[in-house]
Amino acid sequence: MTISKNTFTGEYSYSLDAKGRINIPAKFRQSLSKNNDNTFVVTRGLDTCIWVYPIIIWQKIETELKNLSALSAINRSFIRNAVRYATITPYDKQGRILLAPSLIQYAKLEKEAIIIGMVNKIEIWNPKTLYETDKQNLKLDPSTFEDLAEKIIL
Amino acid sequence: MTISKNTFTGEYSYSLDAKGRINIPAKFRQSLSKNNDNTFVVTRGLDTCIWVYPIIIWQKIETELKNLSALSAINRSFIRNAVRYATITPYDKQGRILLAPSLIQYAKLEKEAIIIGMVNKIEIWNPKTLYETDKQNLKLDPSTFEDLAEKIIL
DNA sequence: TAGAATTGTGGGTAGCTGTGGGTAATTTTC
DNA sequence: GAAAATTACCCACAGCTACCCACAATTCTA
Repeated sequence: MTISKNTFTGEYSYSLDAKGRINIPAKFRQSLSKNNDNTFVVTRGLDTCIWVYPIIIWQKIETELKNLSALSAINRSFIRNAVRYATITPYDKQGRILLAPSLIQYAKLEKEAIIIGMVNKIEIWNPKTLYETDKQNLKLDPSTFEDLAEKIIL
Repeated sequence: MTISKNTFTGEYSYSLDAKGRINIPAKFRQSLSKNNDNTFVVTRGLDTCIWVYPIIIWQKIETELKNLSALSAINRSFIRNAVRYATITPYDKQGRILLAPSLIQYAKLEKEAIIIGMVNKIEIWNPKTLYETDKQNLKLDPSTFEDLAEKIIL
């Protein structure tokens, strides 16, 4: 295996079942390094979608959060909002993770869901919402894209 | 086992019973390392909520406090609030801890309570108070928030 | 190309979880 | 020292979750 671990690319269509479970594409699971213990961390995305991290990546976030002093009100609020919606979720024998009802509601998920590899994390979208968001983003200032493009060599 | 112990994430809705007992989510109890002896330390939070620490973590905080300068007003206030009201509380067979009436009063707790994992500690809130605090925090300096987000969230 | 293995999806069930209440032991009060 | 109040511990139970199995469709392999 030459492709680097804990890295996800590609777009897939999967279905959310009646119990709120959704399958993580086999390719993504195989990309996980072993110290992830078959476990993801699921949380709210900044867009109207769900973010899924390998737990190893998430633990880096956790340690940084632990180092923030609780004496500052801003820090407390930041930690609260970063962690509040995060759930540690191992996947079952069939490769599915369980999504909490509040997350499903937040991302407006219905039966059909699009799963997208976003390099170091995974996004789960309602197809309609994804389509709408794409349309919106086309209207954003294109120069921002260019700035990013200069920073990150594709 | 790669999943870190004594670390809490997620938000849960639980109820405070007539005797002042409240359940600690099973996931949180399972996250406790064994040397915690099924025991938490419960105290006043710096916000209008109750803080719950694994006893192991609390002991570290205590030693750090001893090294803090007693000169700073905020340190004095923290010591006064957090340490003075700290109670060692084992949970019962059903996983509940008993909250002292003064703590319940301080956090303005009623029957319904929100429990939030804050990485190295747990917060217990009255839903209304939490909502109000969230609203207040939006008014805090947003640039600090963004700085933190860029540093920590991937 | 045919068989074998893997993948995605659905559903059943044993055991656990959250919640309420009861009773014996302990402490407090007069 | 006895009665009252409080506390600690135990039991019960409905609802839910984690885990298991099944199976069709797809992909892999020889």
